[in-house]
Amino acid sequence: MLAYMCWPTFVGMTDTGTPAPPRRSDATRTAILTAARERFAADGYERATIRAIARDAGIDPSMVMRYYGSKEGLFAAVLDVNLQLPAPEGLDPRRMGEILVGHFLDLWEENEVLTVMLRVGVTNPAGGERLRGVFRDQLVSLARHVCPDPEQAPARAALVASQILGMALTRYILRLPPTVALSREEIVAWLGPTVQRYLTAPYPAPYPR
Amino acid sequence: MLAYMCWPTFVGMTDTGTPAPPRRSDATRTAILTAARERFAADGYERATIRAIARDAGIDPSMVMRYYGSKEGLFAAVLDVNLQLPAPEGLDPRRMGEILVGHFLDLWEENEVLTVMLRVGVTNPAGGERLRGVFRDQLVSLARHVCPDPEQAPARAALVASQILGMALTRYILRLPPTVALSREEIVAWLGPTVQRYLTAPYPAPYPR
DNA sequence: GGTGTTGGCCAACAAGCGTTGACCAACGGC
DNA sequence: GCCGTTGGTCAACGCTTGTTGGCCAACACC
Repeated sequence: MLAYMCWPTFVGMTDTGTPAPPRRSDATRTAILTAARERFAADGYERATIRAIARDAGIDPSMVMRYYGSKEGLFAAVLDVNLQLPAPEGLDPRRMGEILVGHFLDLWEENEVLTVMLRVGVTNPAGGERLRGVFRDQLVSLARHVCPDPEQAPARAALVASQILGMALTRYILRLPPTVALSREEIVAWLGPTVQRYLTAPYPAPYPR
Repeated sequence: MLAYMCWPTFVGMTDTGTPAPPRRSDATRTAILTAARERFAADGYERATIRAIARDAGIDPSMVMRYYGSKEGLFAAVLDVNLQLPAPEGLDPRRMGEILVGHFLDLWEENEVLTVMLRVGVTNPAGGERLRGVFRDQLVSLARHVCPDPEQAPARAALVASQILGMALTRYILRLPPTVALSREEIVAWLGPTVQRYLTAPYPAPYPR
């Protein structure tokens, strides 16, 4: 019924050098994880019920509890991925905006996990914290390598996040029709210079009110 | 306990020329509406329970049902506001980005309703539809008056929405600390030119991949 | 071939939800 | 001063949720 493409990481599993041996239940574990990812992405945390996830995976709800402990454990397992931002070294800093926008579009298209993170981060405190963590650890440190004054890195990263998350919000969550209709190339052409400016343009003198 | 500052619009009330006469229960009605707005803004639709709203308003949950019919009716009453975008006539089209960003910041600061709409629109289908409607009716028609080719208005409005909603998301929903730390003037100075470009700059030739 | 372990289902639990209807107290017109 | 109307509380219903423990079948090992 479902395709099992990756080995899940089990909650509470201590990493003992050798990865855990394959088990007969791996297919079920992965089916649960896949169904959970889809449900969380589509419905958010509260409306994605364990019963619905189990139904999608074709097994009993109690199996979810046995393999992932609780609904929160399952959610943590779904979010257990790290998005690979490009290392800033070796990239043309003048095309950083363009590169970053393209990379984020790829991430969003290929992986439902980011949709989960954003949709859940809006209503669920744990999801929000996770989103803040990703922002803090990845985007700020990237900005620190690119922008002129490292002290401005958090503010510049925040501006970049506002544009990139805003595009993700309108395109993948709210699905505003004109936003969905934009091609990848158009988005890169419009947003790339914006992100580039947020990263490297001189800090503007605020407008007088 | 709570301040009642405005008269609520009652669900199902048909507008018969003269506004409905004041009733003894108006204070309670408004208290419910205020508490509901705060709860919906803070917790989203599913986690904001009628019982919690009633507790905040200091009355019994059944009163909420009596006055607003159902949870969805209450939610509709909370969203029953129309945000007043500036009429494009008489405004300097070259400063439109700056004006628009400032106006949206004002709207967001003064009114929790937009927070409700965004937070609920992410998980609740009805909220999402409402958000799409506001976008379609207000932002696109504004873009039509400002941008060079009216046919491009939806795409340009979508880009503007991505930046403005993204700022709202990171500042008022996710509360990324560096975003919250930005002053109103900094935000206008950074985002104003972006929005201006999305509205009036010539449509760019997409980057080759 | 018996036996312990694993994978899975079933039925039920307590809690919380939106919602309902019966009931009581205070007000207002005659 | 009476009585219909209004504002409000209380207790309960039916349902869904996350979660639990008992039970059965299939496998693995000696």
